[in-house]
Amino acid sequence: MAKARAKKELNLESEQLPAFVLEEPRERQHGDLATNLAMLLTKQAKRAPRDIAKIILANLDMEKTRITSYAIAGPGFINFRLDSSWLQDVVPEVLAKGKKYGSLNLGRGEKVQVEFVSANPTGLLHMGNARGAALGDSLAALLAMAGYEVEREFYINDAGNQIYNFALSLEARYLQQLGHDVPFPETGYHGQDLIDTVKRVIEQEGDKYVLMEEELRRKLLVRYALQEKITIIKETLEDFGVSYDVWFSEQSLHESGYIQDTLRKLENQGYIYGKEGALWFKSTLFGDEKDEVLKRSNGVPTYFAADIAYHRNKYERGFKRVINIWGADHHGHVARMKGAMQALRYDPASLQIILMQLVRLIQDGEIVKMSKRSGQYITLRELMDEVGKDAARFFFILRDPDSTVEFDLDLAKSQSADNPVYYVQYAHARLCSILRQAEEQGYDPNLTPTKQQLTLLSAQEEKDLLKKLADLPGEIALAANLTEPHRLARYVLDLASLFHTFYNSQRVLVDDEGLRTARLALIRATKQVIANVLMILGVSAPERM
RNA sequence: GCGCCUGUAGCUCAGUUGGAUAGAGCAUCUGCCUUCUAAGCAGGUUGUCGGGAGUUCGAAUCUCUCCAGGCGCGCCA
Repeated sequence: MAKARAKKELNLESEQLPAFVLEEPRERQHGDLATNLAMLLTKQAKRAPRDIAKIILANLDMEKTRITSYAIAGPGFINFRLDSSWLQDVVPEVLAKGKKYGSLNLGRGEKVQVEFVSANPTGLLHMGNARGAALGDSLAALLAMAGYEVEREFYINDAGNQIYNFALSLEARYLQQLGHDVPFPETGYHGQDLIDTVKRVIEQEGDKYVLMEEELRRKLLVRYALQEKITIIKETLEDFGVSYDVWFSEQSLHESGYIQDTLRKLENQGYIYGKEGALWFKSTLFGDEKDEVLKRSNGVPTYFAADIAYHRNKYERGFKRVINIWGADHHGHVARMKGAMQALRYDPASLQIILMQLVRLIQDGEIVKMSKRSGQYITLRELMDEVGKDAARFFFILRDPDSTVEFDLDLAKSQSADNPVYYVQYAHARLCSILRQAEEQGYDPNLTPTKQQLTLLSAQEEKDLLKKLADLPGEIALAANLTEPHRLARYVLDLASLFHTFYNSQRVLVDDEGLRTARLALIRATKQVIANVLMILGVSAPERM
């Protein structure tokens, strides 16, 4: 009715209203809800947006709504203020749901796999891996919170050329340690760690590999070294707060014939051809710049072939959605990987690859080239020792994966006290402290406030805080849909800020019983929400600082 | 050369998919601890949103172009 009248007055012919939005304005002072409808109608109505807004408002029936006031503002926004009593309902809701507050059924239990880090097992984890670990783990936790059934997986690249080089390096070190004058391979791994490893081999097995046939000798040395390396990687990640559901071996794909089988499948579909003695995948059909070798002329499958088989295997394990976190240096691999999935009749859109820009290391004002072979890099372990797990994780999570991170360890050390993670943790500790204080003063902090008492939470600082608490489910939904966990880091910083503001302007432990009970409940709810978000981010929520 | 990413305050970075006066932290200046944790709060200062053009009522956001930086373009992984 109102719509029709307004339409007439504006001389609109079209039945269809433009796609306007009704949303919370960025600036709180503008009101609780705002719409851009009037500005969108300028073209159709051929009138100034503010005039249109007037007509819309004159025809709007606001009886029986929660709109308490409205205004036309700026270029033609219509702002509404709502009766805010509903905000207070968030407190009992948070307290009732506890750890589950913020969890959604967005994913409807769909199986999702997040594969991340998957670092070469020939060395230690470095800064780039740290970024991947922080991002992947919190993304997985975020998706789980949003209602997906999430599995974390680490793909172990324990096959291929690099392992061959690794084997040659180990072999040379082993023989050298036993006094044999053998040259070290040119493309070998120079780190001291390999020498230490072969020393342990010698301690346990002596020199019995010397006379062994070289292929077997290399195989045994590699097996020993890999097992050692992977154990270290696992422990390091555990200490970083990351634990995987599955550790998947590339070598197993070679041994089981799964790669061969996958190649045959591609061949049957007509996506493979032979050239110069090698087998090629027609990746140009899928937008790639050039075709890719799957099997070398020496008969050995490439890393790409193994990776196709690996991803096929993911789908065969029942994942509806597969997310990979790769370093930006693997960018060229994306199109052909998706193409290969399409060739195997999987929906390429269900394979999501998050490219993470590299972490550049700065030392003494200069960029340090990181390389495993040269043995020059800062490890995840060192990072944790220097700045701690929480600060390290928050540092990475706070940043968009698309931005290159410059990391200056000296700066990180000196500034670790300034890491915003402490701002959030401090808020949590402060909240805990208030609850402790309440008990010490003989109050029960766990009293359930009545609806009447909750209406006492009416100060501006309280409303802002309540609003933020109520935002969590929406934030989770948005962050999960966009697969952007860094949004939650921003959210929890905002929340901590609102709490600190509240804390400095309002007292919790007041004499008035009703107000005190309501505020204590607000404190508990705030504490819960901060803890829930920090849980997703893999950051601890300390009770004291 | 081609492809992808980035360029926002002195520094490190956000910016909810095109909205209102572009925001945080660090740095800096001024206030606030006899009351729940000052690792905090309140306020001040700081901007050609890399440059230019276009689309739009409206652009940091979309399009084009130029500039600068990063990464990739192997029968490596």
